[in-house]
Amino acid sequence: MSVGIRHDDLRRRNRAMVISAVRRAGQPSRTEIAATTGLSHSTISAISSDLIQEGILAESKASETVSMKRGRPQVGLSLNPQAAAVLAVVLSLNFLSVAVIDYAGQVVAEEQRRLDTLTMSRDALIGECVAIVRRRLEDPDLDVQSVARIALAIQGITDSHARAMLWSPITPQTNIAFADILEREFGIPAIMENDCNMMAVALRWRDPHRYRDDFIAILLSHGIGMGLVLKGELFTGTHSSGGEFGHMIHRPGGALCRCGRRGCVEAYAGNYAIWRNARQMSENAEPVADVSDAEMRTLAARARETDGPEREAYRKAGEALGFGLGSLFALIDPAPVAMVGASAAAFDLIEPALREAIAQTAGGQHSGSISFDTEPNELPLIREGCAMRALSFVDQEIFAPSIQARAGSVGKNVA
Amino acid sequence: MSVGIRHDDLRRRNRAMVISAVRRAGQPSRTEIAATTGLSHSTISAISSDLIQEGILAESKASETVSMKRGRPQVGLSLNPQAAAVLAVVLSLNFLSVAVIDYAGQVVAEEQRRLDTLTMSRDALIGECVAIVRRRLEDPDLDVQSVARIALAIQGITDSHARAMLWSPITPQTNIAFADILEREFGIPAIMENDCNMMAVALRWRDPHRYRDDFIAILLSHGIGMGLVLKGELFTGTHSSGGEFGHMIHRPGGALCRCGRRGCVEAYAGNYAIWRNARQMSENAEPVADVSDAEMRTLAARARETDGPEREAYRKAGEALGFGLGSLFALIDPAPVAMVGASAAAFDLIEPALREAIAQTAGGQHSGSISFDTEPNELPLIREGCAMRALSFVDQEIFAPSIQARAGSVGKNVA
DNA sequence: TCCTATTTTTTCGAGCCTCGAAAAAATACT
DNA sequence: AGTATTTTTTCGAGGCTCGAAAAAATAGGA
Repeated sequence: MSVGIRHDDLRRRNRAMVISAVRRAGQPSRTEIAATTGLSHSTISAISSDLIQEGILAESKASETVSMKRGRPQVGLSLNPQAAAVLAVVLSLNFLSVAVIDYAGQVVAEEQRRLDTLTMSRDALIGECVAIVRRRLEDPDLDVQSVARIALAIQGITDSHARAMLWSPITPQTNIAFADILEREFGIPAIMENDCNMMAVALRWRDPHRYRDDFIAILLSHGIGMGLVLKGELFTGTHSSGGEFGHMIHRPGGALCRCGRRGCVEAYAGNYAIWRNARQMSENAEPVADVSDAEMRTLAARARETDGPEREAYRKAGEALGFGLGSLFALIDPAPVAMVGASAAAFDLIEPALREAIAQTAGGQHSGSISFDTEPNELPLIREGCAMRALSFVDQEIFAPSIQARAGSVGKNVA
Repeated sequence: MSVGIRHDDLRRRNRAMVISAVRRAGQPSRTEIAATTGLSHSTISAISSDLIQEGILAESKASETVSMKRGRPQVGLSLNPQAAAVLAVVLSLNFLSVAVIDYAGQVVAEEQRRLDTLTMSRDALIGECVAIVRRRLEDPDLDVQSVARIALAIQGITDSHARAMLWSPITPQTNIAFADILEREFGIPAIMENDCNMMAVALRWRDPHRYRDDFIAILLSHGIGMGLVLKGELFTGTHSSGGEFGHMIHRPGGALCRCGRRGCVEAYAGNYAIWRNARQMSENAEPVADVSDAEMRTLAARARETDGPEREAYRKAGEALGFGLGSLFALIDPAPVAMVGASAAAFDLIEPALREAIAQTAGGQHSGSISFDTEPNELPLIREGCAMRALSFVDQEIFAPSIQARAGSVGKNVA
């Protein structure tokens, strides 16, 4: 079960702590690190001196901000961009993108590609992913030695070990062990992550003030996804990648959902559901495979114009999301929410009914104080989350390795 | 934020680890502890020698089990019952109980008392609690010096710091800071816990095999409560004591709930709801204050006898619980469930509809494999949970104190 | 009964790690 | 140029865990 702390672990953990303090703060001085970690100046001095010698950190003179103070000026520590690199691969509907990110978190190269994911064969899909990664790795500008990790995000359900996609709405294929495939192909540790979880990770890095310990990222897209952070940690359910907010039951026996069941939140709030309601089709009508963003924008525009079926469709979406959030809040208490994805641009149409619904639930007691952010563009968020997740792995598993891990088994993912 | 590991913490943590290994295993030998903690024999030897000298642990010769082995026989280590004592106070509807528990977890004294909690004044309620604790502390058989912690459990909502009851169905009073009151009165650190959470804690100790890392304890009583353990830790929401499963929305705008809202799970599955449906009253009828266990037994008996409104009432309860669990499972993935409380004795009437409902949800995909345990008697569970929680505090905060804590502020609760 | 094999527990020195205090370094102010 | 101030490094002390070896305690066999 719980394991004691060995003496070697001590240095390891404190190294990891220093690295993560630098990653969070950007250019902290040794004194600042000592303050945030609670360790003594001597310890920080020793550890950072090691890390600099190993090329993981670098001193960056220009602290510039407070150089008006008396005394010896602080020396900023920063991540050495060349210490390592990671690849962030995002596979979404009809779209594949890869980015090379340096150790400091800057994108140094990227490539994007349109594919027809819904009709591609299994081998073609895998082949495209492998090929795009290979092209980046073969880039002569890139020091391949330094690529330490590949993180791949996909919409859908992943297994609990972050190895495989189990099911995804973007392809009829199931059970593709992308992480294992890439790892075997390139000999670089890889992980497979759920896109909404990566959105949540990214939000935490982007705005740690607002998205600190507990918050919710909801993807409003063809389907409804969620990334949930509780107590500062990504919550991924106990078996799968969890957090299937879109498939909480809104109305038992209600509208037909893409998953084949009835009454899920998604069956009212997913793009296909809004589209179906806007056209006044039956709730039992088979969900369509895809609705273009342009078409959704047209629906939203018409909903804003006249009080017709389009507006009612958005109202129903808001109601479903509101009751779903209300039930969620009953379990975890209210937390900040980020609405991400194309339909977040129509949040003005969704919000009134959402707030009205949430106010009728136990979790929504203080529904006025619950705040919603919107971010229509999910792709950069997902990529950013992938990158940070991969970099965290490098921070902890490679640059602050335990004794056993130093022997080095590829593919242990604990990040 | 995250704090580095100071050198002093090392011993502290490993001490705590040894104590907790002994509490879990009962009578482990030093060798067994070394194996489970991963620490070296020398370290375990040093730490346990300290703990024995301090009177926290004791050697208990009779290992008896494997004395047929060659070699030096193992010496079992056990908790010294006299090392400390804790008080577990359980306040429930019309009932107040207190138990004194020794450090090894055995009940050494107890007292129970009937009160009319629904009509008592605030002062009377507080007075009774203080008085019953005082009587136990004044027991001449008890070494008062050794009482290290009081844990008080109550049905209802507690604040996130485990200090106060915010709201409870057993009394019209609100916002009673029981923990602070007892702490001030007796100078002993106290905590205030939610009853369902304590049930979950107790289940984990009772059957660690079944209730390990993720499981759900549901209290089927006048209201519906839940204790949720995720990743081996009690999940208590972000603000309040969380986990208001009973107030997830089952049917938007549906039956009137005791909380004043509509369509909560409890409004279909709480005793008052079953009673209301069994009498074929309107779903809008005001919930009654209390239904006796005897009356519920009569309802259940009649439901088993004939297919009338009683059976239908239990069916509706099962349906509500099933859809609620389904939504919960969509978020956290399926986990073992324990049904606790008087109505768990009628689980045979609830289960069919529950399973049917859960099978219609995303979380219930493998609904056949979800297993339910029943435990009609919640009181012993709650008390046991209180005791273990208080003892864990003693283990960690008193017998493995950090340097700062050794200066000793009363009332920091981290257990 | 005594000796040997076996297993558990303790002892002891080595090696790290963190800490506090003091020294050194680097700047602003006068 | 000297002083005050702040940051960073240095250095010895004290603790902790570890591995190896010794000590302790038993069962089995001659």
